[in-house]
Amino acid sequence: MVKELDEKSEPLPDHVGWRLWQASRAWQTEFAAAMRAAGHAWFSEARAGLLGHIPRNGTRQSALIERAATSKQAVQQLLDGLEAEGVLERLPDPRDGRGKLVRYTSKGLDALRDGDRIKLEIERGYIDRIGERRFAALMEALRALDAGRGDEPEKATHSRDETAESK
Amino acid sequence: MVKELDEKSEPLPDHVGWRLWQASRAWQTEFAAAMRAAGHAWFSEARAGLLGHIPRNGTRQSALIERAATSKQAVQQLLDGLEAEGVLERLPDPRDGRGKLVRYTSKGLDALRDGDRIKLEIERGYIDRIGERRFAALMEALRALDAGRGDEPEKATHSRDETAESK
DNA sequence: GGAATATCGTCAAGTATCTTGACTATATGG
DNA sequence: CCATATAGTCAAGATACTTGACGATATTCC
Repeated sequence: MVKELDEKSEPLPDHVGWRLWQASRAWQTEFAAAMRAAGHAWFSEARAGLLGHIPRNGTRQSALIERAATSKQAVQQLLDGLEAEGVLERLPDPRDGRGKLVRYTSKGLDALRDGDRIKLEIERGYIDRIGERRFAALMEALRALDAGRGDEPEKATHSRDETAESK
Repeated sequence: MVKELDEKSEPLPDHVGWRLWQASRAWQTEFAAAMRAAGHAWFSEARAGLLGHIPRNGTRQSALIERAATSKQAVQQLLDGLEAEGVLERLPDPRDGRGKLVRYTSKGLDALRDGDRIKLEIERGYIDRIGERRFAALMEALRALDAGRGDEPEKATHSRDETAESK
């Protein structure tokens, strides 16, 4: 068999960006597989990214667009798909004739519940793998990183209040 | 302007998957913007993901397919694009009439160099933001997470040796 | 009140990425 | 030689996202 030349000599990346990307993809793959296995065949990563910005009590489509870091057209297309799947529904905003309110259907809420459960299972697996201490350090670093983004210092409120759920 | 109703009440996600996703996207966005600003207009996240699997001395296309977690067709299409951009080139494998060798052009190597520089700059920014201690903890946790995947426990080698570079 | 302007959402077309399936060419093992 | 496996390609379709143009309602200013 071939042997010489480039058999070894392949130092794969080991910087923050790469590690974050790999870890993120691994999580998403695991989560999506579990969601589909739980019967939510409509689930996809892009859709999950959007749903993460929709609180359980719904939101206005325009507010959603502000939070998701994409164009309004991208958001709309994802919403179209989710609405067609029966996960969400759009209602006219009674206070603004132009606006629409987005909210979950019972099917959507079911999916959120399953998602919460799966999320906790994956998290437990992570803790088993690397230990509670490291896991806590990971979360703390990620939160600190996020808190220190664009907007001012805002050193407060990175407390770990009861915001433990949502999805 | 509108005011009451759902102005607050939106606890955004705060679990590992979400945090990893957000952090990963933030990094990629920052990196891609810097790469384009540095004159590498052909740069994209998908392409970066593939390039990360191509060592500086090149590789065989088949070996690349094994490492990247996608289909050979997806890899090929990305390679087609990168070759068309002049970043990579494909040569016939002298030891296997079926195979092709993939390697960087000088343009590609230039991009790698810029990428290394930008990567370090971003990392420095992160350290400024959250401190060296937290940053080190973040990297250690991410490495441990990766080490403890599919393959056995393998509790060794999560040392933080000098593998600080590559790309 | 009414026109200018801004905001909310939609429609339509194009690009990038990734998937599946079918196919050619070369290698390998009997 | 023949059967099978491997390396790569070709083609078609799905998903996610982008840009540009547009209609409808709100808001602002006169």
